[in-house]
Amino acid sequence: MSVTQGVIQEKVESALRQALADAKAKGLLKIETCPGITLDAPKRPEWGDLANTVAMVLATSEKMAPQDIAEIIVKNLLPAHDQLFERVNIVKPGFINFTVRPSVWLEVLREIERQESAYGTTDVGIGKRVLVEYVSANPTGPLHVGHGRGAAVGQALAKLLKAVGHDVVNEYYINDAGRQMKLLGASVYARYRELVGQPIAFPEDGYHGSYIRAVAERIHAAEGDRLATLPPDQAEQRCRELAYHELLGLIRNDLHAFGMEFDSWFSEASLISSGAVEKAFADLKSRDLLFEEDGALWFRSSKFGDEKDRVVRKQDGECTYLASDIAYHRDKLQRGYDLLIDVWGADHHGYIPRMQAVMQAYGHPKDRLQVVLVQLVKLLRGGAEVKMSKRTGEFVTMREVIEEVGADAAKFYFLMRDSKTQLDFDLELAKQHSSDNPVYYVQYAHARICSLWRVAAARGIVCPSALETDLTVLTDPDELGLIRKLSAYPEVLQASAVAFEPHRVTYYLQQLAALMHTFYNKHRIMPPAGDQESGESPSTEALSPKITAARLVLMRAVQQVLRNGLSVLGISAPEQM
RNA sequence: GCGCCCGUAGCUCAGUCGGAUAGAGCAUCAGCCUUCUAAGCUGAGGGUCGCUGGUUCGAUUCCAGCCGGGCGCACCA
Repeated sequence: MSVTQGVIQEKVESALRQALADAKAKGLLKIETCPGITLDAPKRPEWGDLANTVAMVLATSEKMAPQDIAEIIVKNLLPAHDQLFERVNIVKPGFINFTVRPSVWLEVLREIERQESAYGTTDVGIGKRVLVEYVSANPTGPLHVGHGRGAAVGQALAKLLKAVGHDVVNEYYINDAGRQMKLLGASVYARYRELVGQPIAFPEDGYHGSYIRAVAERIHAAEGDRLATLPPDQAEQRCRELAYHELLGLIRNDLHAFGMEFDSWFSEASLISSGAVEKAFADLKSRDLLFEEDGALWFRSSKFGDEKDRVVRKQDGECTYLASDIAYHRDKLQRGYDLLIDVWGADHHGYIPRMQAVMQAYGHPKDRLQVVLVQLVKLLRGGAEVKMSKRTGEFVTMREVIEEVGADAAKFYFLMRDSKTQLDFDLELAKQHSSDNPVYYVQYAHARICSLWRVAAARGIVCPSALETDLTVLTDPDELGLIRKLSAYPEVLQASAVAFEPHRVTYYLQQLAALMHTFYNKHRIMPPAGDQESGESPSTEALSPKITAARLVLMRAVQQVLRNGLSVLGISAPEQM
């Protein structure tokens, strides 16, 4: 199956399919199973624009030499040849290389102009509803850098899936129940007691971060010594509630500052109070997937490939975290989503089989749930590692990173690498305003084009519509290279979406920006000031009004694609830098 | 011990449903601003794609076994 989406690729692919069908009709080829047709840009530009390997793929089943098969295919391609291709040649092992007529490539520019912000999007996911759940940090402290990466990846994934036609909901799961919340209350209460001069033992496994003291101080400022007179249980619960609201508010603010907009905030506690957990249990029981043993309640997850069964209610009667997770994911299923995506820290990967078992337990295929893992971020400053320890609460927060390097730079860095590999994030580099910093490199390419419009406006030059512009003057390899890159964008977007790998878009944008900077540096677009008539550029290149018009159209297309790509990553495209 | 992920240039990493001479950025070295933003561009050097076998016309890509690194194997979350 091909994922080809670009205008040109589609034309070439259908021409190829037609040739294969014709060859089959004439009895020249058997073609029992229709081979997948992929068109890739060859490694070297002199080999043409698009390369194809069908001939080699067919070699075995046809019992023919790849080159002979290629010969047949090319012969049957002839009718389409004239309009589409400048050259079609067969090379060594059996590649068929297509060189598309430059005039055909130019259609991409018209396509981009026509589609604007929709260029690159597709509707292959039409009608499919997807829930993307990410961040979902415990409201027991501020978000740290790792959450930042999860946030960037989750958001980009959601936007990416939307771009290929899915109906997407962004959700944050709030772990506002259970042991962690108890510990939060106990920790804050202990700090509060210190403030009122009645210290008690700090809870074992409590939260040591300095923000706990800050929360206690604010509670003391608001409530005075009053809580000390309450029974410890009540006081602790009060501390828990106040701390929870404060910390969740903090998290919301941080996410807002990072440009995150969640459609839905789902409370774990609500699952318990609504009886959803009990209903989920009853449902499992009716399917004989829940049993009691050693005084505990177990989920028979081993039936679905998990390595062992899992406890959902402990001997002491407390439910485990898994219990709410089962109810939560059951709820997601009941809300009717076709695909559930969970973005998790990579250290939770061992949890995947049991959650996929939940899918199967409720009668869905296990891949209804896809887990995207996000590896650790190693924070550096000028090459030296910034040490963090979650245990002592000494970690760099997401907010600190955003404040230091900016939301755009932080997102770009988080999205530069495959999320499942560890990431080195150098704070000094991320805030540097130079070409060494990939974020500025890409944004600057966009800003530079915007600057062209300002200059053009000042000189009374108007960028015409692609439809009424003679684009055939765009014949320079740098121009055609840019156009080819632009035409690849839809494919990149789609491949990135189906693989759940936003970093492919980031990579693409860097390449596109590099081509743009090269072009900009080497060629003039408008005549130099004071020489409004056709003149000579420093590279002794003739610059007629026709060329200016065509290049302006090209630049506008590049700008559009840069903007579209940055937008899908949740990063701004500044007009000026 | 078992499971998952990773191992590609000095460094950080792309690429891989099997294809042509393995790519980019940083770093190093050598160059380029009276111009529409030098927040930029050009060029050079740099590789047994962890190792060993297997499948194949063809393997960095697939399979097996090793080696090295990370993570996970709770009636924690």
